[in-house]
Amino acid sequence: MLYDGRPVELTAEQEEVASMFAIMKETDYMKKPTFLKNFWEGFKEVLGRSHVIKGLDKCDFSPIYDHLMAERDKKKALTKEEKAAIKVQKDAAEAKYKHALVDGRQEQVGNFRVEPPSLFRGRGEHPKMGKIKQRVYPRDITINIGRDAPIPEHPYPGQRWKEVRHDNTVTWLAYWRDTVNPKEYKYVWLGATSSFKAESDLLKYEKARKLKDYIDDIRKNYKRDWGSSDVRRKQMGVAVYFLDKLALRAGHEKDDDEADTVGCCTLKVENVECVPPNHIKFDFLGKDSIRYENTVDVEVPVYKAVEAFTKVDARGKRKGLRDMVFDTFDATDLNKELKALMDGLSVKVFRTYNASITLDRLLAEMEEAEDAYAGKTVDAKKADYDRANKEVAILCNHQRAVPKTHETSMAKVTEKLNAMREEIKALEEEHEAALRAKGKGKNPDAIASKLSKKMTALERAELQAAVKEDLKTVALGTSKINYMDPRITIAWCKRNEVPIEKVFNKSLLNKFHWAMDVESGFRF
DNA sequence: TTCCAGACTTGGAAAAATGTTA
DNA sequence: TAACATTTTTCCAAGTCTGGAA
Repeated sequence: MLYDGRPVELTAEQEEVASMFAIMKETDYMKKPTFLKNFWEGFKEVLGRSHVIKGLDKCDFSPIYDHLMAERDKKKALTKEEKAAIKVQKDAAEAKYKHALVDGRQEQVGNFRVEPPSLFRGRGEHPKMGKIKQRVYPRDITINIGRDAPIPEHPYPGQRWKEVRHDNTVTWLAYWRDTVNPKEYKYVWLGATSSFKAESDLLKYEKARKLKDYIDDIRKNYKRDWGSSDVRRKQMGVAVYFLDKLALRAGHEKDDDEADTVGCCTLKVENVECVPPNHIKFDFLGKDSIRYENTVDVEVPVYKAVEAFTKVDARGKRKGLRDMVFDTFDATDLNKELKALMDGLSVKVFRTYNASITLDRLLAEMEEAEDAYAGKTVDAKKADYDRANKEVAILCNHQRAVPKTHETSMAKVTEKLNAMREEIKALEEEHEAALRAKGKGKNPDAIASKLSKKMTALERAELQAAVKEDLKTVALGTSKINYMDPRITIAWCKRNEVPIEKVFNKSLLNKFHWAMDVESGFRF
């Protein structure tokens, strides 16, 4: 790399850290002062005290960047055969790490690779972004194996695993402490197809289904609490209403060394606005610093209550913008309270319940809206499914960044649509002409059939384009993977003769193997 | 009774794989 | 058959929640 225009020699260790930074050249992190500051602090330490490099502003990492790009291009330029050969080798080397023997069963391992050193990429305004995530060695890692299992080897002679445990009360295979957030642990788990994961998945959905039997009472309860003179009761009543209506996350307290995000219990005065006569406007950063923006109609008592909660606290002290709306309890308290309403109930169950029951309802409504629904084309039914999926994703606020190529690819699609419309116009004229010619020219019927084919194609393409535009900021995957009971989907497929592969990809088919034999009449 | 370590689920972005088109 | 678009997989960050120590 260059410093102040002159080449600088770096040790291998220094070069590794410089490369972590260089590779991020095109990312937005480069514009963030926190990122730059944290990186410089880490880099400075690696450079040592008397190093010629004295600051980031005179550093030029582009030689490293160019080199890394050249390597990437080289890899890309390999022939198909060379790439295939490399893949075979890689797969063979990894094969033995991909499975574990658990209680006599072969189970897939999820993440078998230790996270490599890198720069921490926190989301949103994370105070630790840019810090160096150190290399993790066997001496940092605790492994969990059967009492009689041989201790697995590792590639660092002279080192030992930090600890070898035989704990059959947990499902992790290994863990280490994160070097950026030393309070946190990184685990190696079994894959999504494993018995442990499948079992807890089923349990999760069964619990959410059970909420169905309790929800009427819970609603009665919280409505009563809106009128309570006990501020805590009243606040909890409103909070549970939000969970029920909006499927918000719990929102636990966060430290100053984390991004400032909130959930239901940590909503601040600045995050809610009461808009007369009965609207509440939510605007806050939730998990992953994804913005939640939603204006909802609420019952008048809720409106009045929230208005009061944003003004003064339980002791009558005036609140500021950064004070919490619910100042009388936190997420743990709320969960404790929920346990009293239903065994095993916690905040997140509302999200699962809400997502699943919404999917179930929407699909059923679509089926009921048309006679002979099952007779629709598979494509049309799949489009219906995706629409329902989209509503669930919006409910859960699963957003994604607009794909970088969206704008250009949309322009292309529009161009194509216009070309198709032109063609149709030309065909229509040709058809008219043929009709006028009365058998002397081309066969009008042939043109008509061509025309109708084109029209269908156009309709399809228009629908596709509309869907694409519609979904540019919505992520359907998360709800499919984590929130919608797969039995709803599978039963729907069975009822309507939609091949399940149309809706679930290979991974999801595997993940949800436990749900495959559900009967077609299943309702959530 | 509170605190927080520990374990597990959920989340979007990026990379890789696959499909489509020129 | 490369170039581009789309889908799938991987990565690892960021949540939730419980139980047991203090």
